[in-house]
Amino acid sequence: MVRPNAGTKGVPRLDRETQILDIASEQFGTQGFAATSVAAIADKAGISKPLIYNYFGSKEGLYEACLDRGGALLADEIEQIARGDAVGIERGMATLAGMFALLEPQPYLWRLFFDATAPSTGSIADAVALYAERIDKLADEGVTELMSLAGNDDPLDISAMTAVWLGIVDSLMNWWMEHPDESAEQMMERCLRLLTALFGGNE
Amino acid sequence: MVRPNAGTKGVPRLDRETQILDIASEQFGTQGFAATSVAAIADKAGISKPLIYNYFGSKEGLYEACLDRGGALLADEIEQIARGDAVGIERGMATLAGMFALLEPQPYLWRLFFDATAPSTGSIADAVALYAERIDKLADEGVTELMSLAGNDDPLDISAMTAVWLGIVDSLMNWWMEHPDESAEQMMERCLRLLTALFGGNE
DNA sequence: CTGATATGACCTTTGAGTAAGTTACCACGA
DNA sequence: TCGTGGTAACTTACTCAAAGGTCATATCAG
Repeated sequence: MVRPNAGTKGVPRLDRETQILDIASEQFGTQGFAATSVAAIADKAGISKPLIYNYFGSKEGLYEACLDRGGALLADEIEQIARGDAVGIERGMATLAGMFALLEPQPYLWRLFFDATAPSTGSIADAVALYAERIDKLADEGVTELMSLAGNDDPLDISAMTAVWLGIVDSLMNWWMEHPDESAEQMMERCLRLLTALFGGNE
Repeated sequence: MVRPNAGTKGVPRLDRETQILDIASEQFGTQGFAATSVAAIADKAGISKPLIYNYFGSKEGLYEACLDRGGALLADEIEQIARGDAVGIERGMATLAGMFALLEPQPYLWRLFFDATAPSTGSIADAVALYAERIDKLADEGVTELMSLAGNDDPLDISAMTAVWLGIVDSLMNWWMEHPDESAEQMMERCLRLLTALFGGNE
């Protein structure tokens, strides 16, 4: 029986995996885990579903691979910034600048780690927790510094402030996704203006 | 043939609808639209799936009913606060206070209008848009005021700042959901402390 | 010819939605 | 007071479609 589409297309496994991860990350990041189907990813990649299963084992395996690639990127970047000497709001701004630069082509990567529709148990949850905690820990560290400058060391206050900070980053990434023409630099300048407006117009 | 569980249980339709809406709102609000199954709602309510379909027509109809009930509540509250004379950060805080008071028993209601897994077309999208735009418009109005105090009237800046503001509210609601013992008043005091820390510790 | 790349056609599970029937309540006439 | 019929409340047992996952097989490069 003739199958006109079967047989290798000459794409090495690593290249194909990279391509699949690119597409999957975008889909997962923009639509969420639950709303993304493996068949849709296969379609976009111009390949068939079984190839994805062959390479990644399962939908969860694929998501995990996306997490590993994106999480290392994100966490490494933030950790490097944390090693700098900026403190308080300064450090927040430096972090933002780094994130914008890093995520310029793909702001949706950020969403991978804050997707409510991803499984909350099993190995995905572990992987998410791993990176989310790394990010969270650094955020917490920065916030703790900021708060201690203001003489506040209440753990719940710090926890809430950290949540707010991550929420701010999250909303900026979402806004960016809706305004894809903005460059990382423009985003950063915008953030500085917003900060000025906040501190200048009041108090 | 005997069906031990069939037949009315003597619960009037309105009562049952209210009960279903309570449970559905909580499920949709905490798990998201896609991850919530009608069967699970029926289970929690101690009734069968068809009764829900009988009353609400479809999963989307049920979600829409949740939106209508919750959206009216939220938008009315924010609109009322907007009629007050607070301006800038003050207005933001007044809004927060109102939201905390209103959502004390059910912070997850807020999530209904910002659920990425809800259908983005059809009547649900319309209903979401209706309320989300009402909320958004008021947020935009407040932010525009705040920004103009600082001499900034760039539309994109205002748009981004509005997104950030809504993101802050969002993250506070999420944090609240993870700390259900906090009262509305405690939440508000906490927010004031965070604000103080932000303005006191820097600049 | 062997192994890597690749696929069509299937199986299976899950969850939305429905058809058809069962039971309890209640108004009303005798 | 006692049927009795109509309606509202409610369920079991299904259908159907979508999506995760698998199997056997086909093609091509070296």
